[in-house]
Parts: sequence; C-alpha cells; structure tokens
Amino acid sequence: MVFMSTSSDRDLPQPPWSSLRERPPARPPITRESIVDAALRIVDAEGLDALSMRHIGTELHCQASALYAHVSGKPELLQLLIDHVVGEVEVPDPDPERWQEQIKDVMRGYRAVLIAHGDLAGASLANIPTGHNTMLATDRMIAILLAGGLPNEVVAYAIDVLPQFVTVSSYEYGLFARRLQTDPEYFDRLNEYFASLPAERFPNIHRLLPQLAAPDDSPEQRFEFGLDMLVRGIAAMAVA
Amino acid sequence: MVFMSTSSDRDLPQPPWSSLRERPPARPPITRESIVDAALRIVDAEGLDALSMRHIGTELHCQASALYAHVSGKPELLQLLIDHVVGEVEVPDPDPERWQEQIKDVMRGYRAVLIAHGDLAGASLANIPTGHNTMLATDRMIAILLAGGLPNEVVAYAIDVLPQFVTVSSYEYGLFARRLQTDPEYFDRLNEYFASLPAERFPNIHRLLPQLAAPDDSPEQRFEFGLDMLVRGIAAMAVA
DNA sequence: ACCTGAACACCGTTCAAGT
DNA sequence: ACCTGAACACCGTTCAAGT
Repeated sequence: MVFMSTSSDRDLPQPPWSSLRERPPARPPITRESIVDAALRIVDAEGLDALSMRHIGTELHCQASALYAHVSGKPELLQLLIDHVVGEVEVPDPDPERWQEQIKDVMRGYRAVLIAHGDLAGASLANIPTGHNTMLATDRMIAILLAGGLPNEVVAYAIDVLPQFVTVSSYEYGLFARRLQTDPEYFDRLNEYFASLPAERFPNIHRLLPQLAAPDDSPEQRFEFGLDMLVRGIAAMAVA
Repeated sequence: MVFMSTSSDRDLPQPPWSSLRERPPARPPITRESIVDAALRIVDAEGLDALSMRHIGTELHCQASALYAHVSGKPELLQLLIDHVVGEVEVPDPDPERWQEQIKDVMRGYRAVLIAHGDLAGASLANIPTGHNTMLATDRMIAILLAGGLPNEVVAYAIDVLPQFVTVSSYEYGLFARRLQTDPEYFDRLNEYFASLPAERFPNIHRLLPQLAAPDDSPEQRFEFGLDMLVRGIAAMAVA
C-alpha cells in the first residue's frame, strides 16, 4: 500500500518514456466544489453581475459548457453559492432562556458571511434557498424559536422574515461597498443632487439634508436596530 | 391660426400628390413616455427578466439603438419605470393626529402600484431611486413624519426602511405570482421536498410542516403585520 | 464519463451613415 | 435631430463529436 501512487506524485518529474508527457498539462479536475470556489472568487473580485458561466470557465481553464456536467445551470449554481456560505454560519443548540440573543447571533453570522462576499446576497433574493446546509440551519433555527416558546405559526413567519431582512440589508451593503470602490464620490454626488433641489418645492428634504447626507448611525447600527425591532415584534406575537 | 395644421390632421387622408405618400407608414414618434409604456407592457406580460432594449425596440417598431437618443441606458430606464409608478401613489397632506395611518396608506399604495406590474419592484432593489416623482413623494412623506413629531434622525431612517420593506415584499409577491402562472405546482413540489426530508435529521422542520405548507395568513396579512411592526418600531424611536 | 468546439438565440451599447 | 444597420463584446444553454 505504501508504494501506491498518491496525489503527491504530481510533484515528481515524469520519466521520459511516460505517455503522460504527450498529454496536455494536468489540470485539477472540475468538481462542484471547484466551481463554487471559482464563482465565489469572481463575486468577491468583480461582483455578482460579473458572474457568468463563461467567466467561471476561464477561471477553471475549461469551456463554459463543461460546467453543465456538474451543475444543471446558473440558477442551481446560485443556490449552491448561497448554501455554501450558509454552511459557514453556526447555529447553537437551543437555550430557552436566551432564544432572542441566540437567533440574533445567527442572523449576525449570516450577515457576516454574506457581506464577506460582496453583493452575493442578491443571489438569494429571487429564489427560495433549499440546499442541505440551508435546511439544516433552518431546522436548528426552528429549534431555537420553539424552545423560546413561540407558537408554530409565529416560528414559520419568523424563519421567513428574519433571513429576508438579513439578505436585503447585506445586498444593499454589498452594492454600496462595491459602488464606493469604483466611484468614491457616489454619495457626494447624491447629496449634491438632494441639496440642489429647489427649496420651495422640496422644503422637507431640505430640512432633513444633514441627516440624509451624514446619517449618524453606521450600517451596523441600522442592522442591529432593525434586527432588534423584528425580534421584539416576533416575541410580541407569542403573547398576543 | 385656425387653419394651421394640427396633430388631428393625421386622421385625414393624404391628397394623391402629397410627398408623404412615398414615405413609410407614419409611426408614432418615440418619446420617453412611449418607451416607459412599452417597457411596462413587457414587464406586465413577461416579467422584469424579459425586459431588454431590443424587446422594447420591436415593441415600438424601431431599433434598440434608437432608444439611446431618449434614454441614457438601461439603468436610467429602470429608474424611469420606478419613478413612473411612484407618480401614481397618492401622498396626503399631513394630519398630525393620523401620521401612522397616513404613512401606512402611502406604503399600501406603493405596494399596490408595484404588484400591479408583476416583479417590477426588483428594478429598485439595486439602485437608489432619484426621479422627480420619487423626490416629491419623499418630500411629502417626510412632511407626514415630521408632523407626527418624529425627530429628524428617525425620519431619515423611516423613509429608507419603509420603502425598502415595501419593495422586497412586492418583489417576492410578484416573483411568486409569475412562478405560479408558469408552474402552478411550484409550491406543491416545494412542500413535497420539505416533507421528504428525513424526520430524524430535520425533526423541527417536520414539526412545522403544516405551517410551512399552508401558512394561515395571506400575503396581505403578512405585509400588514410587517408594516405595523415597522411603524410601531419607528414610533417607539421617537419617545426613546 | 467528462470535456471540447461550434452553434443558437439572445444581451447592452457604440457609432458611422443616412434622412 | 432622430433613426438605421452593422458591429463589438458579451450572455446561458445545447449538442454532436472526440477521448
């Protein structure tokens, strides 16, 4: 067994009589994982809009059509990407006393892995994710909420509305981060435009100009506020 | 002045010596309005994904490139579409006693005009709308919230988060409506999938199966609930 | 079984040329 | 000033052909 060929043999030089010499240079085989990896690299570097089958093909040194042996199409690929990052979110065992803080932590974790990949969140806006990681995370989230004493209908509502909130927040965050990268003056121009509106016809926008230009809460604070509001609202449904 | 040619002359037959006889059949001139109209027709009939410059071109019997004389590109067109439907939303003069019901009505109206055009809401997810109608509606919304006694920072937050909530709700609604049109068994298959998950590894999903399969609240009820929660949360920020 | 290469039916946008 | 038609640089997906 010790003398069997292993993957580390690739480091060794080929003897001159080897038929491998005639073959094109070995390329790592295409797998679902390598496709997902390449796709995430593209999203990280160039954004969700730049993600195409052809682009992934060049990244993996193969034709775009070769991908269809491993993935049914782009919709499935997007689902795989979302499911991949969901898999990185930790969902703790339920602690009935701390269900609110626990579910918040899960949402914070989901946000973190989404915005770590630019505007990837946009990939889950148009589809209901159904991957294995998503299903497992969902099951464990339900456990936390049921342990908190919430009725079934409230739990069903919560596992829908909470991730949706995280997705939209993260998508917006990712879009703006990318926009600022390529166009640092985007918000400056936006504020200029607001300020240039005639004060007679837009008196209230003018009154709010300072708050519109420089919101005194960070994106994180806004996220925390919205999250808190949602969890409070969900908790309130339980007693009603 | 009475005898000058008017646009109603187009209804009259051309005399046989008219040079117009040689010209190709008159086509209504391309305008920003006709482009927006055609675009909305396409979105209504085939969804936002089917909206392309070329598609609009065939609808208006012109080349896609002809549109660029009236619109800078697709991003601006999407902004025009959103601004058009925002223009149909009524925003009442502020009544300090009724600010919560007033702002809710505005959001209900916005939802109505969005879902009247399928998944059009998706067009405003990736961009901050800045059209004239949007600016006017925003100014009048701010008036309602300021009249309600909310501090400036809270108002700035509210006019961001409320339309965002409406947009996502409407986008989801439109997507599902369209999906059910082309694939009536979509949710049936989704429920089958949930039910087919092994009960040992997904015990909590199984416990929630009835609520996941048949939520006992309609989309409207869910929208109303979320809207109520947001407005309550915003009102609570004022006193804090 | 897995991949290539060509093909099909599309995109948004630009630009010289016509009227 | 407004529109055409060709072109450029892209899309997702299919499929016969190769190995």
